[in-house]
Amino acid sequence: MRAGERAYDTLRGEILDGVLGPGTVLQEVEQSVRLGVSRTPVREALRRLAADGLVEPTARGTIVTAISRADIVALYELREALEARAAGLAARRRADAPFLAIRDRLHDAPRLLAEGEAGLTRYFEIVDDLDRAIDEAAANPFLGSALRSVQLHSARIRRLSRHNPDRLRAAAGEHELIVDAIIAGDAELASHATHVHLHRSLTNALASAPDDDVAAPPGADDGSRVA
Amino acid sequence: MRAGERAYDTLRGEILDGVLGPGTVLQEVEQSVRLGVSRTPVREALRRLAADGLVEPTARGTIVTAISRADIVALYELREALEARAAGLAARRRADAPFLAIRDRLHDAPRLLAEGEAGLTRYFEIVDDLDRAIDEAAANPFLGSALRSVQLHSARIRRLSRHNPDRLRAAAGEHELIVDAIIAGDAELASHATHVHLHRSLTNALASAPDDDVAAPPGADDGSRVA
DNA sequence: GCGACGACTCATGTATACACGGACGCCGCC
DNA sequence: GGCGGCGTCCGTGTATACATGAGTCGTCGC
Repeated sequence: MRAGERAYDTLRGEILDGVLGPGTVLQEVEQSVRLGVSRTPVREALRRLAADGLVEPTARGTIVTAISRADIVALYELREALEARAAGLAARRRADAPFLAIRDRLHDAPRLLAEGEAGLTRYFEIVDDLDRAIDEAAANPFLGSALRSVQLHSARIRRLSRHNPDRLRAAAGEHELIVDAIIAGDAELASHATHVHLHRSLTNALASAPDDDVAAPPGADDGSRVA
Repeated sequence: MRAGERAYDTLRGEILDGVLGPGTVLQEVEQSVRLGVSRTPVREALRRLAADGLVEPTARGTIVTAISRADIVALYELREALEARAAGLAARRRADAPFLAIRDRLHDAPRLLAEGEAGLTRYFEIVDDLDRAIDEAAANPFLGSALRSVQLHSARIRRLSRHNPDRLRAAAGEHELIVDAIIAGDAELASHATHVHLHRSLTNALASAPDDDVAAPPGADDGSRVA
């Protein structure tokens, strides 16, 4: 695999996992040494991350962006516009098979959610597969590109609800309704059920979010932000 | 200004203007010589253009992407979701002043449209300013980012209606209605008026689009695709 | 003691040289 | 004559050296 690709995947994963918290300074030479490649692929990775909105260039290096409560609200506002539309399109243009399969898997979600970390990870795989199935069924490359962007940022704040079993169980039920609506070809219901799901997710995210920013606050030098 | 920035702006402008048509091969060394910089900033520019969706890497070089009729439909599908939402948000969150100014300028549009190329350019400046005002009033950075992406691709197909005065006059009227709705604080009307406008624009774009792709077809070696 | 100016330092921006890999064309064989 | 394999070439991927500019720290003057 190309070094630039690996550098991008590594850094992106670390930002999404919170290993590199908001405010962390990412300098090219520093990351070059750490990742064992030269500055060139690191530069490429940082540029891509900046285009994704995960980092932003500043005077003394590229820093990991923060996510404020206002950002969460704004993100969900966009998600609602995009995902409600995508769900409606998917209901009209679907192939049944993938959604039937996801419905079965979602039915097992409550059991998974009782199995600890591994179950959680598998649960989120189902949700991600649903997102992909809707994206594919919507059959719109521009919409798909926009969806991937919001899902990237959504993954960052997913950590807020990861260990909230009650919310996750409820979310699984909301997802089931969306899938049922798509299978039934009911575009309006799929769209509105998505709206409902996002509204509840947002409420939960805001309740779980710290006062200032997601992940560790930018001020503290707690070691999570060193290279 | 940075060389990478200039290279990006130059290439992007040439793609949007159709100077570099779909299928044009953009090789790094070749463009380095033409733009008078080294490969490094050209590489950066090509990566950014690829992220924008204006070019895509292939085996024998990066090529300018084509826009099929299906792409136009897909793009307008996304535009509708984004711009209708943005117009609605702008109606709720607006500051009146910029929209009052744009309304005045739009009122002069019919006169501008009779003044040839310079007038056309000024007309599109008004439309672009309206887009920016809505973006700013919506006060949502994620939505703004998505809007800039679709507006980038929209600019590519704008050439299809640029010399269709009847359509442009009608579009000016549709824009006025959107602005009026925003000023009146009527989110639903702003949203629906945007829907109407995009529906009509799409109809016109499809009627004006050649059978295969926008701009010159990828097969012909007509000189518009050399370096 | 405070403020401003200047030099130094460090990080990014750019250029270039080398490495690697695939694509195309040519040649030989079937 | 067509197909398959091999070699060459070309273009991107990576590493590195140099240029540039902004930020910071120290010092000097007021």
